[in-house]
Amino acid sequence: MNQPQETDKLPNFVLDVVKADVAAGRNGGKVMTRFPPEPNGYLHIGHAKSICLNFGIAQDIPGAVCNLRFDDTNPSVEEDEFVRSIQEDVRWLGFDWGARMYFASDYFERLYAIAEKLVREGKAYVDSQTIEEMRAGRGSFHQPGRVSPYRDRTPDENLELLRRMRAGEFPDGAHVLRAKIDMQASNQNLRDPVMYRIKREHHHRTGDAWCIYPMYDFAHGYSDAIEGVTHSICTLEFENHRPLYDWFLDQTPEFDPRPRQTEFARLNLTYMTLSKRRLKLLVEGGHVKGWDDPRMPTIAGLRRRGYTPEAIRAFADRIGVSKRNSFVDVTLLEHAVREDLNARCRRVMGVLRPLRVVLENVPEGQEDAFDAPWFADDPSRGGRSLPFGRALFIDREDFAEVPPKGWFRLTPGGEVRLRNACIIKCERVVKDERGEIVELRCSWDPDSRGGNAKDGRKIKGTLHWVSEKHSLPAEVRLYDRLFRAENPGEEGDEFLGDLNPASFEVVQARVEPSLAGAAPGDRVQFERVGYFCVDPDSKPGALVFNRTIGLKDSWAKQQGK
RNA sequence: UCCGGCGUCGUCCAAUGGCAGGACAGCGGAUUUUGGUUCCGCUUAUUGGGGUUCGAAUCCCUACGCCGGAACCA
Repeated sequence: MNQPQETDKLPNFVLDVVKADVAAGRNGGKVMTRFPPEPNGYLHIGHAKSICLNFGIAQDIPGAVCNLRFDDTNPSVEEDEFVRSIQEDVRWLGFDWGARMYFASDYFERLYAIAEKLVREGKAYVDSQTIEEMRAGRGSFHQPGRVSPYRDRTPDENLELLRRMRAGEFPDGAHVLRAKIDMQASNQNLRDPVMYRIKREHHHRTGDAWCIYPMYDFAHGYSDAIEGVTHSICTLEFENHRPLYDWFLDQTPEFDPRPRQTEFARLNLTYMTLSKRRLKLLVEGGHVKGWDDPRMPTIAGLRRRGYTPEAIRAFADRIGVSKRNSFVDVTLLEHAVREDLNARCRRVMGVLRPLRVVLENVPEGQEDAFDAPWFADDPSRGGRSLPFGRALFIDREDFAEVPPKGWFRLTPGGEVRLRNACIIKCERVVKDERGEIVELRCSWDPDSRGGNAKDGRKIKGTLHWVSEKHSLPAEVRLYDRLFRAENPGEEGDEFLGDLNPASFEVVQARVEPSLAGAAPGDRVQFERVGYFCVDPDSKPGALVFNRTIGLKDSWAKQQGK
């Protein structure tokens, strides 16, 4: 996984910035990046873009490294379960942070010491206004802010108050520590931002050791600096925070290297939502079965769905990195996974909606078998034997009593080839009293063993099939896009109204016996149908498959027009 | 309306003053015992206006459009 160039990676401006810094000899040529998730949810495909960027730079630049740092400065929303899942997901994606797993909370003591230093130097003060007063005092886009009546407290006074804040002498919200910058600044982030707030919450790592917690803007840059990060890469919404990031670091010239922030555009994908808040709503509202529901854009969901790390990395490499707000077409992701699965998945047969076929010219009890390769275009990769007999199953979709124009599957009186087996002809359609087709009576051509007719007649259609007697029952979960709208919730906040009611369907399928030992995580192609992955719910004798992605289907496309 | 950012095929990304190119999508064709794969071909773009230059997607001015910003969130 340490191959830097496993796909054609696009050039990107962030890598260019890093390379230029190396060339200029900044930081002595040292490069350190970091992936800094807040452990308040599961990682999704958008995070994968950031992970591939940050860890990718570390792989592309000799000697560079990338840290994993949990940005856990807000105990009200952060949990250990997320810390665990984030590690699992980054590792699964194929990246390694070595021994460099850190927590912002590891730095609480040092951050606090920096805060005291700023107080002593008169660069920070304790404000005792209410939230409302502070908000009003901060002004607006058009109005400059007003200074707080507490802004002129002496360093000694501030230091004492800060220490008492830490000691727990004040109720939540009674005071905050603010940086003393510029209430007139046109960038509102510079209007005396809050550095610490009082918050009596149990922290997932520090427990009840603290009742004051640092804010992002104060904590993040210093966490970078403490670790020796050189390039702090984040998304566009932090662009307005960069002057503040720099201001804090300017107050502490002792840090070397001094990290610099570079922003890039976060990922948006059609027919998906990548908002943490919305993903949480989907999980908590029961609209999906959990963070790892195969319809979720989470790494855990994609993994369970059957996506491979290679496919996700190839996708990340191909969408590139820029500062433009973009909406990537989900077909690009789907293409990446098909491309990878096409190369690696054995071809097997599974009948999703079984229709019984009886071959009347095969004697009862007679069995036969056909050899079939795992990969038709490369028989050296091995194969298996397919049992065959009088009763078979084909897919209901592959028979039409009244075929549409262009149909070359089975019809009454018509012939098709059974994949890797022989040619059959439909002699008769058996229906129940309601007129539903229950069975097809067919005959096979004994001179077509292997699939080609001895007399040379051409057979256009080839169907997948399984033997009734030897096939295995399997639950197959058919997943489709979670949303039917290209941009869910585009109008207002009604994204739940755009849920695709057909995003999940379960069918009782029959699969070929070679799948008896299939284990969770195994991936196969059901020929003519799609790529499937064995679900963790699967057990021997009770197989469960998830549809990762269907095969491209030009017949369906043609019918849709 | 203030601050910051961004405008290149339908979508995403290149081209860093010198022939606007790739991928996906779409369309057409060839091959095919998967209506899959593979292969070949085609369509389509520099937001508008001015300027600098032998030459501008690229530099300058201007207009317009889109995104982000007024948590004791990150």
